Amino acid sequence: MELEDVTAPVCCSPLSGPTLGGDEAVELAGVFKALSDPVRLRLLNMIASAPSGEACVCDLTGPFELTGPTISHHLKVLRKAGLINGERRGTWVYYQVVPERLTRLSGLFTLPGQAGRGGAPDARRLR
Amino acid sequence: MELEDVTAPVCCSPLSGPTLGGDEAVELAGVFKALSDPVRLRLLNMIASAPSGEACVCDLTGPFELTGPTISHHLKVLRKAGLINGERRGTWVYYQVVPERLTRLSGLFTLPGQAGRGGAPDARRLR
DNA sequence: TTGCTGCCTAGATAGATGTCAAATTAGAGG
DNA sequence: CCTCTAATTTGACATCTATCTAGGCAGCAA
Repeated sequence: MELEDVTAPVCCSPLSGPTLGGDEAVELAGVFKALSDPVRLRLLNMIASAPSGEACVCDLTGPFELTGPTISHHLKVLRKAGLINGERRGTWVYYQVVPERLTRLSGLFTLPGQAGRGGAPDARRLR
Repeated sequence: MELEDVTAPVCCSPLSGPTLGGDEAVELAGVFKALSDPVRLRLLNMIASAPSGEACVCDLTGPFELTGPTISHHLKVLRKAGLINGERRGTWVYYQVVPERLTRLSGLFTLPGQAGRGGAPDARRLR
């Protein structure tokens, strides 16, 4: 279940900030690649919005018309990108999001002249 | 040079918010797919951080060991994702970022009960 | 007109990726 | 031990994508 995190030093300053180095760009691109699939986005959403803060794989498989191995594959990609963590408890495996990861991404898209620099934007909902 | 924006209604509420619909997920995934390449990330960074707010293709080609058509391809992908806009002025073509797009993405990664930087979020949910 | 330059398009190709079926591992309980 | 269920791994396959070369189009200047 343990899986090394390939993306450790990734990012921090916004895209509109100083020049992005080659290595940094490769790492960041890896994270976005993990997010570039509709199924993975919905999985992440389901995990992040679970009332208990975690979701069992058994609950994640149902909503999709995909086989178990495919869901497992997508979870592995998210795990490898450092976006979620998995934990086995008895027969079932539960996944949680890694909040620091999401927070960092948020700062990436901050533009100059925008309030909240260097941190997450406020919690205002646009919907 | 005009290119329809395939991703118009994309996103708004955070990933930790209400259930992500299938269509919404597909659109969002498209944007992240555009961001999932190191070259495109660096291109976006170069455009977003240009002092004048725009960058000429002629300036974007040099820093990479890639041919012109390849850079052109990547710019097209970013354009199709609605992240940048291109404009021809005389011989040269200039690209600018679409700020609304980046701002929206920022909100996506907001977590409930988050006030500031990087720390562990509390468990409170807003909504 | 002709030529030159900047940028894009078209077509081809090697490599990456999403999906499934089959096999494997881990735990719970006979 | 054996069996059942949950989840992952393996291997194969079709599709997608990043890159290149060759060619086309637009603008500028003789």
